[in-house]
Amino acid sequence: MSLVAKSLGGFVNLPSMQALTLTEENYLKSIYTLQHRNATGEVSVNEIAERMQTKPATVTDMLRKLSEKELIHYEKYKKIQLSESGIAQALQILRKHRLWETFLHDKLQFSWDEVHEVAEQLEHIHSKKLIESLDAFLGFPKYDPHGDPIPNAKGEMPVSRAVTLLNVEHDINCQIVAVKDSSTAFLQQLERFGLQIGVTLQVKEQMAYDNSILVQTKSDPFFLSEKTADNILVIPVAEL
Amino acid sequence: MSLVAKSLGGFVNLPSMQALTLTEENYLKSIYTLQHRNATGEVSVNEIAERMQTKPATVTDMLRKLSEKELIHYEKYKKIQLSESGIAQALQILRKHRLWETFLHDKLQFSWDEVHEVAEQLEHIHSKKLIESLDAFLGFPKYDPHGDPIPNAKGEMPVSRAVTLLNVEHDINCQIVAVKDSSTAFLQQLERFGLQIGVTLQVKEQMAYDNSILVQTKSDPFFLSEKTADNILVIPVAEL
DNA sequence: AAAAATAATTTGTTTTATATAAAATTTATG
DNA sequence: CATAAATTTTATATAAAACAAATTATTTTT
Repeated sequence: MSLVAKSLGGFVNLPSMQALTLTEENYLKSIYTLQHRNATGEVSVNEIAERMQTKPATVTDMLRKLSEKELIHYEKYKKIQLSESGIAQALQILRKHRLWETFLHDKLQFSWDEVHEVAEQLEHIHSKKLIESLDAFLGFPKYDPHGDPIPNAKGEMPVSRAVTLLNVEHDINCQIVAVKDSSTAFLQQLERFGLQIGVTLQVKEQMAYDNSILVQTKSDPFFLSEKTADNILVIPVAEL
Repeated sequence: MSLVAKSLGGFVNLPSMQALTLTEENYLKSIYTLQHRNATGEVSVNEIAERMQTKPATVTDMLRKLSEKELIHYEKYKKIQLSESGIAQALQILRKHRLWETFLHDKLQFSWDEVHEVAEQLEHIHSKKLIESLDAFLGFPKYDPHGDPIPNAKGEMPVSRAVTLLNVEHDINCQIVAVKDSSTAFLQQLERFGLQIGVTLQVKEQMAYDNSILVQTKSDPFFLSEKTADNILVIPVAEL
């Protein structure tokens, strides 16, 4: 039975909150991600199970725990949402993950596709002072090496007006600012195309048959599959 | 039942070695430290139990596990020593701990007495590339902010010819290079005396009654207790 | 609206890591 | 050598995470 005072106005983000286990933190991260990918803003048990590489029964059990800690809104057989403090926690973890990725890339010369794995470990280090100092040391970066926005200390996420290569207007200059997929396989494929954060390009046309797109960079034009194009985020820029 | 091939010439420091748990790593670190503090180079179950804040029965159980992994030389009821691969592991953990302390102090402006706690977490991050890059980023430091030597990538420890303030010759210039005790209480007491790594001083005399010593720095002379003096390491230097 | 399919939960176990008290055993000491 | 001290064994305990099988709820199909 919790002795913690009832939250004020729904806010439970008290400093006295007990530390989460590594697995709990990973669940929050997964739910956050799925929630944002889903449009409805809600997540199912099966989705979580698949993402966490586990079975639904295990997920249900964890949801009960997260619910007891008031990190999610949960009713049996209903869809799941993060609570306000759950979102706050998830954003802190995301913040740590992306700051560490930035550190590894900017300071230790890790390549784009090497940062993720190590950041998965570093994101679970608990020290407020550490992460705020790291942020300052890095110059308060707004985006990580993948172009993903880094929540600030208050958990505010910089907005991005990025769109995928599938949705961007044709024949206008745009610059790659982020990728939706951070898997090694994807990042390495991008390297084969000479694509990375900061590269500018134009989408010339889209094939009606398979939705692949023709892309023009500094070098010769080439085709990207629908799947690949959908995972590349760009913003319009003035100059090529 | 282990399927790992028998070790060659006692060396089991294979790269394929399974990762240790956090607790196992902490045991190795403790045994390493006790072993070096003990002169005999051997460690007892009770000592370990006290240092790890646990009971002897728990220690015995862990020793069995560490022995199975060939990290210690262990026979029932006998004293304990790290094996060669145990030493190698301990040195790697010590290396990580001290490199992270250096990072926190040099790059993130953590004070002397703040670095230890966070480094205790960071030392358990597993990534060879991370630690070698960090080492390079820091300029391959030989000593951490407490003045303790940092093992290099091969596990070689820089030798230190430091002696404690109790043993140093009187009336010669010497410089503080390390402390034996890293507790917050001790470090904070040193601050009260204006003492830290790099400070130069002379030991003027030792009281026969309580072994306290009279110390001369740039400011007024003052007394240090035997206990405090024994935890401060210095090397002789040319200039005051 | 009933039947079938799908999704989620409960129940009963399992595993792993760590820890303990109490009893038994070995070693050390006076 | 008798006793004290140290260590080990035995028998449990707990917590976190996981899963299979059975059950229950919800959704979809007919």
